[in-house]
Amino acid sequence: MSAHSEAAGMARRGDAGLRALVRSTDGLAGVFAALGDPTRLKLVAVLCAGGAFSIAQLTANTLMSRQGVTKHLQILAEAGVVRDVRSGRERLWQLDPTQIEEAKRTLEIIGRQWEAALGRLKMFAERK
Amino acid sequence: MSAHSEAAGMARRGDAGLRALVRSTDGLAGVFAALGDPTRLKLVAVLCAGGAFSIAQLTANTLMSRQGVTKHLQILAEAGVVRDVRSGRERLWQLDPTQIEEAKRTLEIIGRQWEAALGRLKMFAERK
DNA sequence: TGGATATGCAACCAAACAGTTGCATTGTGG
DNA sequence: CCACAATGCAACTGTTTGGTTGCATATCCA
Repeated sequence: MSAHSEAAGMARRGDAGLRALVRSTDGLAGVFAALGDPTRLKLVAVLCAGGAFSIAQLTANTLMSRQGVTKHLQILAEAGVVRDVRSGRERLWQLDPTQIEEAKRTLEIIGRQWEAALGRLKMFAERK
Repeated sequence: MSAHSEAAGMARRGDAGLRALVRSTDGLAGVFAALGDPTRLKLVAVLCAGGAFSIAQLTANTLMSRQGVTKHLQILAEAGVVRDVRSGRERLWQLDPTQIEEAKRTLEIIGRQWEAALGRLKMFAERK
């Protein structure tokens, strides 16, 4: 019980970043879930080089069917990680880095929060 | 086809970070997948405050059964995001930030890669 | 010791997912 | 206009996932 109330205290006095994190978990989880697949992560790795590629081009690098790649691209698009631009009969895909940037910021907040906790622990140990 | 070979060129002259990214996608995808669920992301948000909490304590904040939370913790543990320490009849969970740090570095690489591409594009436009 | 507390294990379920195949549709170029 | 190339749409399948319930086990404490 003491550990629990200590935890509640930590959460209560947590900075605004952490509270914002907790509030926006659902949207962020979508981004992480979109990145949480080897095929999709490789697609992102290709697209982050700056190009805009058609489905056929992106399929050529994989062992998967064209429709398989299409589905993965749709998942990435729903998470906002990727955008498509139609050009004639082709559909070109390119990265949209804003959501990835947001995800990165989240991981930074987590890391900072952790380091702050380490700092408090050290301070407590030295004060003892 | 010209776009394709241009893409291949970009990938070929991509820096070591990107190539390392592509090579380690499978391990990283596990971390992202572990973070890609609202419940798990909230668990991480709680644990990054530095505490070590029992399953019962972590369950108290959710609307889910204890076993549900247990499963999520196991998934996080398999991804290396979280560690457990046994203490008597309790099992305390705490964050292990190394994998999260790794994931953050990956997102940084993607972002830098994208900015480099923007830079090349701008340079090309001005040279024209 | 015995009861309450904290957890572990296993079976089970519905829904989502990853991937496929087959066929329809729509631009492009000669 | 016609053949081809790029994509869209839909149905189908095995597997994973998110979640539950029920019961077994272990530990603490009075």
